[in-house]
Amino acid sequence: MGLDDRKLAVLRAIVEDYVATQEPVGSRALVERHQLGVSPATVRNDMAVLEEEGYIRQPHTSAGRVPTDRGYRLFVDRLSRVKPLSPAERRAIERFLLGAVDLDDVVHRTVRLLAQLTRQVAVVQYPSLARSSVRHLELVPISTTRLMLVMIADTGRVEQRLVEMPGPIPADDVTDLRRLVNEKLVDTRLSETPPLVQALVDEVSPDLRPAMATLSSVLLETLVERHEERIALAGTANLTRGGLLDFQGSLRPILEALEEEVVLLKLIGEVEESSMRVRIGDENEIDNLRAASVVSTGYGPGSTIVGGLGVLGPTRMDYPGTIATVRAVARYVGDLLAQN
Amino acid sequence: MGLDDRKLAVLRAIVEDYVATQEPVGSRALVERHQLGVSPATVRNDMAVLEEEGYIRQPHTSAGRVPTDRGYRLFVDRLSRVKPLSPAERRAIERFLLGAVDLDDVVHRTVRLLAQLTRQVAVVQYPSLARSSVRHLELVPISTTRLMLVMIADTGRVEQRLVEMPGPIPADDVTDLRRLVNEKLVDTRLSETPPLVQALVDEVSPDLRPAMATLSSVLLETLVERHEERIALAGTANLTRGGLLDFQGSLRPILEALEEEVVLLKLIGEVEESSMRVRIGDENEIDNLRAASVVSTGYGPGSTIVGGLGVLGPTRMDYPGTIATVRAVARYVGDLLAQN
DNA sequence: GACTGGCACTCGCTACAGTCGAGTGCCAGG
DNA sequence: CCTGGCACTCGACTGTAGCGAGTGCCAGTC
Repeated sequence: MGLDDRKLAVLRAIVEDYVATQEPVGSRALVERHQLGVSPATVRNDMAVLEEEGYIRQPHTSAGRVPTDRGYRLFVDRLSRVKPLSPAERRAIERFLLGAVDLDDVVHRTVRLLAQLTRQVAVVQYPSLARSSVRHLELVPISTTRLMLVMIADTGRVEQRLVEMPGPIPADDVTDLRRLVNEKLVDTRLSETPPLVQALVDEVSPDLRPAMATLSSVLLETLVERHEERIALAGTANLTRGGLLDFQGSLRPILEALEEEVVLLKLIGEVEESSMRVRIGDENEIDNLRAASVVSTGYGPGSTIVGGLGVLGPTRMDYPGTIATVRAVARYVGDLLAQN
Repeated sequence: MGLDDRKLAVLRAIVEDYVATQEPVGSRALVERHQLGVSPATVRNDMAVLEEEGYIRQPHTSAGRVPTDRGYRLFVDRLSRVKPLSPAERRAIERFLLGAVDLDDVVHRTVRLLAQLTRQVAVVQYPSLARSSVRHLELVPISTTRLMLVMIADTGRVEQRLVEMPGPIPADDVTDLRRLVNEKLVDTRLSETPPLVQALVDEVSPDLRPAMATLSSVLLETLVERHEERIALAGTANLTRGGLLDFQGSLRPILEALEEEVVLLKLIGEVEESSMRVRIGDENEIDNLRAASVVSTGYGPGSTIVGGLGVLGPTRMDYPGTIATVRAVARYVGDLLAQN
């Protein structure tokens, strides 16, 4: 039952070799490539134990061993040190993110950078509105009965929505409405806003009430309930790396999952603390992703978290490298946000 | 050299059967499934001619025939009638697009709808800024030295950009700047704007000049030159339909192409009149897409065009059906935009 | 008791030969 | 000009055989 140090070393060697070569690794190859100091036969015995415990398995009777999800888990938890990034990588990150002018720009650059560095599919969540505060609300008249509502959040998020008013609305009224919503909502967290928004209707003079009613319902609906969350994606072409051996032959389920915002949010949006999260194969709740692994973390200015980011790839991935990259990128993005 | 009616009928039959079954079609099967009124031997002779002319080819010596890109082209140009949509489909389109509240919403719904109806990859370009006029420009103070510039276009497009001012800027100045840019730019086409924007600097009092200078350079850079164009994409999972037989075995180049905004724009953005455009296999300028076909068209309110939309699929696609769907969706979206 | 060398065994992979059949091209006759 | 017939091609499939990587087990050694 107990796994002594050598057995763990064997497991580590198997994972490393398999990740590098993509081929089942046998006992002979193992002793040749790693300084284990024992013979193949001994390694075979250790392998038998590791297999019995469910950390590795044989695709075919006469083939080498391949790590199982459980094996990768053990590897990640106990056998790997996070690789420090090379200075070149650090510089690449800085250079890439430095020119960003905009939240949009930051997110797009980040997601492409992540995809490029990890050579996997990258996902970046925009700063969540639920974790943002209102910085400013703007009302712009579009026609006599239409307003454009623009909300700017402290995280840099900007959301707009067309509002169809119940009747013509004079410029003075727009000014009043603008002043009022700003007075009441600026600096509040959007997640705590609903009661405040509902109360707005009672604050206005009777003739403005219908206008404020639609306005507040739009605010609630759009900014709190609906597409609240935004997501950027890049690097789907990386899924074809490893030529269909990964993902048990079909990209279908993966691509389908990546098209669903809800799924993506589940993947990287559920971050509470800034800790790194690694989900390997079967550990994924989403059925379509049972053949994939996800490495994700939260990011934000300083130690607060405003959103999540991460990458998705085959279970057979370079975990130490990926984890290091994801962590580093998240940190840089956080610093960038802190400057604003 | 001349292709008589029967030969054309044979070509049509080959295309239809191949599209339906995905398998090379032989002379026997052809006379059985289509009422051609002649024997297989005759069909074989016709096939020989069609092959000589480059409209069909044999994957292997002892296999049936498969249309070439040139064959599809002839089919599309002369042999197919556009299928009218079924009432059910029309209803689906209407239902799907009716609830849209927003340009963003319209575009997202449209792209998903297109992907779903055609079962292919759908691409929708947001209304091009170059084809839009300025409806309103808003300046929102974010901090003492930062403004958020929001531009609302007549097409519904909304763009925002953070502007870092050269120095602190008092509220009155913001008001002045706002009034001025609106005065000069509202109702002008953005494509014709650059000289106007440059002239702005000379219109202001000397103390506002530095502020206006950065503002106008940001306007130029962001709204005219840079990410000017936006694109929505859906249905990439549909690429895996037809199990790797389409796209000669590798999705790689396709997925890569779809990640490049520039490429997508080239695909669907180059629409002048509202005519339907069909590019088949080799006709595509983009090398990565030589194994695919693209059906695209312009859309916009009434007969003007503000952007493009279309789908991408295997050369072996149902052209009449796809063309009909793309056209219908474009028309509905145009109508929707006309209402605003 | 732990490790090792040796050995028999398993089984996927590749190569090769043989068969089958869909489909073709061609030709002679209607 | 069309058709039926016929010889031919060649890919797909099947079965067999040999190879070799890799294993599990066992007896022997330190």
